[in-house]
Amino acid sequence: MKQLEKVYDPSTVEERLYNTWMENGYFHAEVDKSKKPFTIVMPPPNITGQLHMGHALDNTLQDILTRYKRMQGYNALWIPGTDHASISTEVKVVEKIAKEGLTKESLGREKFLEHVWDWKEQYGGRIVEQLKKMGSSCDWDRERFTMDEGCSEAVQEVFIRLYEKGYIYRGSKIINWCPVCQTSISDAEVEHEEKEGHFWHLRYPVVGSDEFVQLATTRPETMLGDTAIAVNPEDERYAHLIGKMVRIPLVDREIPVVADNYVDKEFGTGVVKITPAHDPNDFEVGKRHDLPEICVMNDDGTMNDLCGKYAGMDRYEARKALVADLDEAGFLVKVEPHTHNVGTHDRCKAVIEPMIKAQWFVKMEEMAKPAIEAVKNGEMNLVPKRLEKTYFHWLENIRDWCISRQLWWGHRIPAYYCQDCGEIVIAREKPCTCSKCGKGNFVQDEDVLDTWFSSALWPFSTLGWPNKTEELEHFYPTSVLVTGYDILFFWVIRMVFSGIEQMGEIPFKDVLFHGLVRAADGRKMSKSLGNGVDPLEVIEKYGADALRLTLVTGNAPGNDMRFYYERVEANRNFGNKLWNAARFIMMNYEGEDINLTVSNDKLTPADKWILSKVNTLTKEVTDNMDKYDLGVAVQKLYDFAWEEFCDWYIEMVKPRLYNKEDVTRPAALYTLRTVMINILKMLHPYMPFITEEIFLGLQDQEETIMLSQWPTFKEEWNFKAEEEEISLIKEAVRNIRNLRSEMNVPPSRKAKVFVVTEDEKVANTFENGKVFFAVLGYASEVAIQKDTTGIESDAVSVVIPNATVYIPFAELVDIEKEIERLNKEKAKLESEVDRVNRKLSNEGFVAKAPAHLLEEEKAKKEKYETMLQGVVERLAALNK
RNA sequence: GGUCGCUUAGCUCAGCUGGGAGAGCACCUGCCUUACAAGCAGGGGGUCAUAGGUUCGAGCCCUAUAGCGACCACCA
Repeated sequence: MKQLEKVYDPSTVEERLYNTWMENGYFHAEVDKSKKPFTIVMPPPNITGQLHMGHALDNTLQDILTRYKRMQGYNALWIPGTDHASISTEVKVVEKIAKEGLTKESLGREKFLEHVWDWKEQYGGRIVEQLKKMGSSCDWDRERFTMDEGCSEAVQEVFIRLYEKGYIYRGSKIINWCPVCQTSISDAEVEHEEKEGHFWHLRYPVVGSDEFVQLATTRPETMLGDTAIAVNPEDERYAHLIGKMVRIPLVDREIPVVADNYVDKEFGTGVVKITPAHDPNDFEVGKRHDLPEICVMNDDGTMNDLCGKYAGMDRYEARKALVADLDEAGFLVKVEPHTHNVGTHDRCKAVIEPMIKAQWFVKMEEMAKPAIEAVKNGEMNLVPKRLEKTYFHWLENIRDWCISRQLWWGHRIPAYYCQDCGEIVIAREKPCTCSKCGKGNFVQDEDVLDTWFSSALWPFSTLGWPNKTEELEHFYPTSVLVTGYDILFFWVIRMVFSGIEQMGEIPFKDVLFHGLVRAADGRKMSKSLGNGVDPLEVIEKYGADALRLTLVTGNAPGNDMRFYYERVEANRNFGNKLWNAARFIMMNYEGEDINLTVSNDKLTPADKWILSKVNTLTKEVTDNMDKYDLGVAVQKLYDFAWEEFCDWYIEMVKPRLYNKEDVTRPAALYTLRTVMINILKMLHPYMPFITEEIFLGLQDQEETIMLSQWPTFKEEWNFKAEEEEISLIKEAVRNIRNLRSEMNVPPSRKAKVFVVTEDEKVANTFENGKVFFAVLGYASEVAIQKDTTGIESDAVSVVIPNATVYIPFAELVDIEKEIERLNKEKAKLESEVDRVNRKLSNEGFVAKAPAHLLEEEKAKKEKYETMLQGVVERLAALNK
C-alpha cells in the first residue's frame, strides 16, 4: 500500500496523470454501436487566443459532462478544435508584419497568407496546450481546424448548395462598413454605443421661393450625398412643399421634397434629409421614391472626389469644416447637444459607416422558421430556459446575413466571374469555359467568408460531412452544446439553422449557457483594465481541480460570476481534505488486504448509516447532473464528503481501527474505502486529477477512475433504521458538545455521561453507541439507565427526543445559570409546540396539505411535547 | 423605446416542480485530540428590495413600484 504525502501537491501530479491518460488513449472515442453516443463539440477557440477564464469555465463544464457520461457507459466523444477567426487573426498578423516594415499590399495575397499560416503554426497550438492543463478529456486525435481540408470542403459544399437553392445571393445593398478594417460586417458584429453628439439644425432654401425649410441632422457631412428631403405625408406644415425642390446649401444641388411615413412629425422639425448611400433608413426611403444614391465617401472613411473642397478629409474633419462653412453662409440655425446610438465595429470599436456595396448574402427567412420550431416544439432545449425569448426574438426579426468580407484570411468565396461577359459561376473549381460566351477568362471573387459561416457547420463538419462517415451517422446530432450566452446570435443560432438545413436534424439537443467570469469587483476582465486573472497562474498555484471547482460552484446556468482567490483557496482546501481522508484510510489498511469485502450482516449501524447516506447522495447527484445543475450536485458532494464522511464517520470508526483485535475492524475498513471510492467517482468529473491520484492509491492495480463505473442507487444499501439511530446519536453528541462549550469545559477534561430513558429502543441505540460519547463527546464513562439514580442533583442536563443526558460537572456548575439555561430551552420548546399546534388546528392545513406533511407535523408535535416535559421535570428537580 | 435578469447573513452567491432560510469567506470563543491548523469543536448574524394579491401555507406564483445590470432597436 502506497503512503501519501501530508499535503497534496497538484503540480507534480497533474502533468503525470494527464500524460498517462493521453498515452492510454482514454480520451479517444471510436464509433461503438453497442453504446449510446454522447457527443460534444468544443466551441473552437481562436488561434490568436490565449486561455482566459471564459475558456476555463467553458471547458470545465464540457469536461464534467463528458467525463460523467463516459463513466455512465456512454460512447462519449468530445471533439476539440480551433477557429481561424478570419478578421481577428488577419488584424494581428497585419500588426505583426507592420513591425517588420511590411504591409498586406506590399506582400500580396499569397505571401501574406503564408505569413498567416506561419502564425497559425506558431500560435494555433498554444491554446490547445493550455486546455490540456485544465484536464480537458477531449479526443485530441480528432482535433480540427475551421480551415483544414475537411472543414473547407464543407464550407464550399454548403455555399454551393445554398446558392443553388437560391438562399445565397449577391446583391448591392446598404451594409455595415468598417472604415478601419475596410470590410463589410454583419449586423451581429455591430455594437450600438451611446455617444454624446450634436443635433445641427440647418435650413435648406426652397427653389422658386424665399422660403427655407429647416431640418436637423446628426451627420452634416452626409449632406453632400443628399438626394431628397422628406416630410410626413400627414404633416400640414409641410404639405405645400411636397413635390417641390430644395437646394442643398453649399452644394447647390437641387433635390426633391418627398412624403414618406418613415418621418416622425413630432421629432426634430419633422423634416429629414435623405442620404440613401449612407443611412439604412434613407436607403429604404430612396428605394421607395426611386432616388439616386450618391456615395460620398471612400472606403477608409474619407470624403471622396465628389465632395469638392472636402474631398480627402476624414468624415469627422469634413463635418467640422462643413459646419463652419454652413454657419458662415447662414445656413446653420442652431446646434443642440444630442445623445444617440452609433453603431461601432465590435472588433476595433470604429464607428460603422453604412455603405452600398455588392456583397454576398444568405437569405434567412426560410431557414429561420424550422430553427424557431425546433425550440418551440421542445426538440431542442435551452438552459436556462429564459434565453428562449431572446432566441425567438432574434430569429423572428432576422435580416439577411452579409457573409462576404473584404479580407484575405478565410474561406475564399467559390464564385467566378467571366471577364468577358460578366457571367457568375459558383463552382468547386475555376471553370475552363464560360457556358454563356464560350470564352474562358474567369477570375475568382476576391472576398472571403465571415468566420461564423464555417463555425456554423462545426457540429457536422468535424464529423466528416459532406462525406457520409460512420462518425457522422453515430455521433450526430450532438448531445449538448456548452457556450457563453454572448455568442447566442453569432454562433448558436447559425449552427441551428445550418444543421437543420444541411443535415435535416438539429445539431444538438441541449444548449447549456454559462455567463461571464468577472473580476472580483464585478467588472469584466479585460486586457485594457489589466484586471484579468490568468487561469494558468491559478493552476500553477492551486491546481486545476481547485480552479475547476471554483468555476462551477455557487453559480446557476447563464449567470455571471465573480472570481475570488478566496474561493479557489477554499476549494484547494477541500482537495486537501479528500487527500488526508485517503491518507488516513491507507494508513489503516497497512498490512490488510485492500480488496477485503464484508457482507451486510457484519456491518455496524454506523457503517450502514454512511452507506445509506452515500446511496441516497448518488441518486441526488445523478439527478442534479442530468438537469445540468452541476453546481448543486458538487455542493452536495462537498458537504457530504467533508461533514458526514470526514467529520462524523471517520471520527466514529477510529476506535475500531485503532484496536486490531476489534472484530468489526474489517467492516470499518471496507466501509471507509467503499464510501471514499464512491465519493471519488462522483467528484471525478469535477476534480479529475486528485480523484484519480487517490483512486489509484486505493487499489492494488492500475485501473483508472475515469473509465470506472458511475455509482448507481443500490437497494441493498437502503438502511433507514440505522440512519435514524445514528441521527439520534449525533443529536446527543452535538448537545453534549454544545453544553461543554457553553460552560467552557476544555476537551481535555473528560466527564461521566448519563443517559436516562425509559424507551427500550432508545436505550438500545445508546448502548450500542456508547463509544461515540467517548470519542465524540469527551465522555470518560457512559451509563444508560431508566431513572436518575446515582446522578448528582447539580449535574447539567440536556433533553433530546425520548431521553435526557446528564453530565455531572460538580464545581463547574452554577445552579442559577443552569436554571436560566433550562428556562430558555423551555421557552424555545414551548414556542415550537405552539407552532405545531397552530398548524395542526388549522383546518385548511389538515384538509389540504399532503399526507406526509401532516404526519411529519404530528411526529414533531409528539417530539417537542416529550422534550418539553423532560425540561419541565428537570427544572422541577433543580428548584427543589 | 422593447425584452430579459438581479435585489436573500458584513462580502460573494446557492436555494430544483410553493411545505419550518443555506454555503464559502469574514467575525467571535475554545482546542497543536497521532488523516488534515489548508485543521477540529462551538457561536453570533437575515421582517429573503417595497406594496398589494393568490393559497391552509410564498424567498419561490401573479400585479405594481424602486434601484442595479444585460441584451435588442432605423427616431433623423
